[in-house]
Amino acid sequence: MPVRLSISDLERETGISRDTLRIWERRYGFPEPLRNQRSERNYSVEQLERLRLIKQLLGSGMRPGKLARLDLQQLCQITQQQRETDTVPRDVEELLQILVTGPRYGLLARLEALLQQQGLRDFLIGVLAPMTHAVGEAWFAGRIGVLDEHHYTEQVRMVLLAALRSLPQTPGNSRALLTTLPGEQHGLGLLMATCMLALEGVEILLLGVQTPLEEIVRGAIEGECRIVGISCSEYINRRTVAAQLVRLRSMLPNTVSLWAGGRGTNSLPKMPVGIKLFRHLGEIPEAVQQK
Amino acid sequence: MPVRLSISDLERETGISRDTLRIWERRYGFPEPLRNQRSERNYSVEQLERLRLIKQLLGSGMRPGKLARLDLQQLCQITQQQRETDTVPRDVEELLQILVTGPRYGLLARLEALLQQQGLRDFLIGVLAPMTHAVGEAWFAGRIGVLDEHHYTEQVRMVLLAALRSLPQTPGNSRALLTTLPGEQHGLGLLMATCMLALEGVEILLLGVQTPLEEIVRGAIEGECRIVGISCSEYINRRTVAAQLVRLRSMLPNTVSLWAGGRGTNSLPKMPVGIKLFRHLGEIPEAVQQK
DNA sequence: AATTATTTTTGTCTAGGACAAATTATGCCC
DNA sequence: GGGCATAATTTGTCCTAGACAAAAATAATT
Repeated sequence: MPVRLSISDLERETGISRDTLRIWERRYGFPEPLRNQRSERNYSVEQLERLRLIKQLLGSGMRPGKLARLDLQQLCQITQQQRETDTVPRDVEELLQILVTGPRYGLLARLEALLQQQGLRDFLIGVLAPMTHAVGEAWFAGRIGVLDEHHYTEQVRMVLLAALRSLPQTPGNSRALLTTLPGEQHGLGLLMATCMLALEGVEILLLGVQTPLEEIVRGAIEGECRIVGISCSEYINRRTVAAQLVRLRSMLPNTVSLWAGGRGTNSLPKMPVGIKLFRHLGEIPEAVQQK
Repeated sequence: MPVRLSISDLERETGISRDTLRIWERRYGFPEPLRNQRSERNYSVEQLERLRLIKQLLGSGMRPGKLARLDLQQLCQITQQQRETDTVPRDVEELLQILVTGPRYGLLARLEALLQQQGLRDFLIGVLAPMTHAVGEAWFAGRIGVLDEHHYTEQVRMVLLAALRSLPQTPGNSRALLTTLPGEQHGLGLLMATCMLALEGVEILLLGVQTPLEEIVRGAIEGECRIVGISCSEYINRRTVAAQLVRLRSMLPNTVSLWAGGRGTNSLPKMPVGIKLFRHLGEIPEAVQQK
């Protein structure tokens, strides 16, 4: 019995809203689903795959009108062309291998070994950042499951929180509040940014994911933070991110700097002054020095 | 300038779909938004608050048709009735005080002191479990904000993950996979249960929150886990929890035990055999011994 | 080559209808 | 009064099809 997916399933799996799915069908003829007795849309797994690829390519600036007309093969081809451009470090290659083939308990050990060997800073920039991106991609492409992604996330969290605790806290320095925007569930980028800031001696108020804007403002004021840091993954709508950042900026006092980073901030529309975007973890130390 | 929210904002903030929001408006007259020039819905923060309360009460079996007709005051009243007046330990009292009045950085220190003093087991049962519940309630009652709750969560996470790592891992023992059901975002109960199991020498495969059922099954089989542990907070619909647990049971091999705990499992409808419910963290060691 | 204006593309919002699944109310028998 | 089948109501999700502004691409102008 072939698996069939409802429009909600597709929305959840691809992150493309049902409104958008319906209008793509109307305009481009894809994805054109079967209908059940109730004349509700009924998608195939192949259509899901195609949409996943399309979603990914959308992120790098291609237009849906073009992409919807391509078949699976053509989409794979373009995707591979894109992938060839970014080289995956050897360490990442190896970690991905462990993640896929197991043993499950080997991952933590390997992560810690790499951390010991390279030091926190290089570990973050050279291993975790590319690895986290690779894991996200592999999940999206269906090469690994949610299970593997969750496992990776937990192991990294364990390693980073341990590292964070072992860093000396030097009160008196400037303070930073760190969180993600409402709707953003991914917390690894946040944790990485937190470590980078902590390495620079910044005192951290870490809030986890999805803090309402009003509460971010309250936290920054009450905690006398000079920096508010927002982490944005690539899996969230750019426009939403932009709008929320602008709104947050307008709510924060001028004495507080607003910093945003992560792949979700890469191809962001023009940002007003007062919002500093980071394209790379490596830019953080410099920014802290300048303050 | 008063803050106004679009229907997408409301969907994101409350977790109630736009379709549902629109049809509630049509049927019950709430939430009735203003309109902008484009005749798009425009909600107030007060309406958001009301919807948040409604969403919570829906979880404990009340009907939207009734709730939508109540105003903010009445909703608060019902909420308070739901809450039983249980005695709060002195340590919890003190921690709550720190959480409310600050200093923010005092919380971690106090938590660690209590852990040192009482040992992990008593700390979990006597401090963290009641404290976590108290924090949830305080948030619900509006006595503390999301900010404070997030801060508490992160500090506890830090303490517990550190404690977890320092426990001796004894391979060869039975293994347990731990996670929450899709839709359940609260991970502290999960972490506490994890610690309890680790204290008994059980090898842990910790997956974080919201793992799809199929992936839980895959993880249990691939990882050769004899126990699958599910943590359910009180803030999720009981019926959904029950249905998902039953489905998960039917998907798991008979050799795997299914354990579920947390306040969300307390007043659960009749459960079939093969699902063990835990009303208290303290029951975990015993259950492990019996296996 | 750099701006500016125009056209096309795209996503989100709207309205109101339909229908099955879940829940509650009703009638009936023991 | 309690248990149980049946009818009525409640509720969420899906449907179509149209509208429109913001973003992006293209053309025209300086």
